[in-house]
Amino acid sequence: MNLSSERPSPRRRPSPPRRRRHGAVLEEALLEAAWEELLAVGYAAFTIDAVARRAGTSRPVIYRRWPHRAQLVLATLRAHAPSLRPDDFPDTGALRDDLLAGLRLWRDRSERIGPDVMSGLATELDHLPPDTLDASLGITREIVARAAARGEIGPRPIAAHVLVVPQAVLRHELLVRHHRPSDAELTRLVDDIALPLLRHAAGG
Amino acid sequence: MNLSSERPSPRRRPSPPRRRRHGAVLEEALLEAAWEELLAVGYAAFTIDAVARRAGTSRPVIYRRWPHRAQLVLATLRAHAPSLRPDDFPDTGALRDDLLAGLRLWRDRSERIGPDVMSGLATELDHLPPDTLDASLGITREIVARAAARGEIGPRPIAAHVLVVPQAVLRHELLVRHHRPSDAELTRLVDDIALPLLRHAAGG
DNA sequence: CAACTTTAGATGCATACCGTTTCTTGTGGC
DNA sequence: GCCACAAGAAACGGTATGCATCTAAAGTTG
Repeated sequence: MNLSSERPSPRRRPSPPRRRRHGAVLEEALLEAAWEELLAVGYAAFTIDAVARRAGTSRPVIYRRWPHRAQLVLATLRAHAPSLRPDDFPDTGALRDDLLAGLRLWRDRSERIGPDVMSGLATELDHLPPDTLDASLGITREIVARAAARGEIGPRPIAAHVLVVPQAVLRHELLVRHHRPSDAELTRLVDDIALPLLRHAAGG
Repeated sequence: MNLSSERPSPRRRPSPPRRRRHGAVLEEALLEAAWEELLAVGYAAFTIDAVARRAGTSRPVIYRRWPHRAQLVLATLRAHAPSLRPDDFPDTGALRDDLLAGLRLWRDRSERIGPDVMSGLATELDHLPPDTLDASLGITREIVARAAARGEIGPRPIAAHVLVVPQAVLRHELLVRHHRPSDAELTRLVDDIALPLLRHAAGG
């Protein structure tokens, strides 16, 4: 189109030439900006534009790396909120305390990330990548295995759909009800729901 | 601004003068259009623009009534997806069947509305209005009361946070996991989770 | 039924974000 | 020091938002 005339050359340079970042350095800066933006405005108001501005760059730089808003957010979470690992959960020596500690840890982590982020992701992605949700399953399994080894509960293996109940209820509370359970509520969750269920499923 | 000249008067009339709707008639037409749009494109792609077009009117007419997209959607849901009422749940004569029927009904209703609508609303509103969620509590309570009257379970009153577990798990499955439980899965939910919990809480 | 009030519906405007393309030029690799 | 790559700037065409302005049609009142 604009083949010939009409554009002398200016392509003006607005301000200081800004040292140009590259590779890992740039990527880190982008994720850092995205993280700050996420914390600042939440998921609903999170825009690629704003991240680019905050990082002092332009949209194409972001689009070259992540195709969607959701992907960028996911990458940001992975960089700044690594999944809880089994050894984050100390063995307290009692099933009840293990469960309680686990749920508390889990709640607090969710708080940092913000329910609306998880909720927004869940809305926009067809499936949340398994590691975002299912790490917790392994942890409950571990906690239960310890209890079984101690003889606190029966030895029967427990089906996944049962193991997952405590987290499902907690997550429901956080993501759907938008409510942060107090310690007292978590205790009731353990005493009235988790323990009866696990005991019943594990036998004896 | 354009005080004097510059606009003879045309303000063209594009097509047939269209009988002009008012008040309740118009409002109903708007909600109807919104409902169709919601079913057609889902929450994420739901726009005020499209609703106005579908209703054969213009955006201001909608904005005069509802300030936000979320509010319009809420009004639409209230108009077109009334909460399930206790008498939608037949008394099958057995707790297990009552629960199963209830969950199935509930799942199917959620399917009509679409997980993405609930999920989107949950993301955009600070709190879902309680009546969107909590009607179901009364229903479980009713089902349990019937069972207690039949002597199927003990007479101890059951705390709300326990009563709510089956729906919480189902809703978690639908809204967070984006998974529609099969009948078989619902059966496991009843047998492995709901019944043990309710029996334990109700005593005997 | 005429005057008046309300408001539906059309239109325009400023703003924002999207996703992409084009272009220049700084930078790191060789 | 040269070259390929990509950062960063800019613009484009699109869609949506929320608001303001104007008209004329409907409903209301005397």
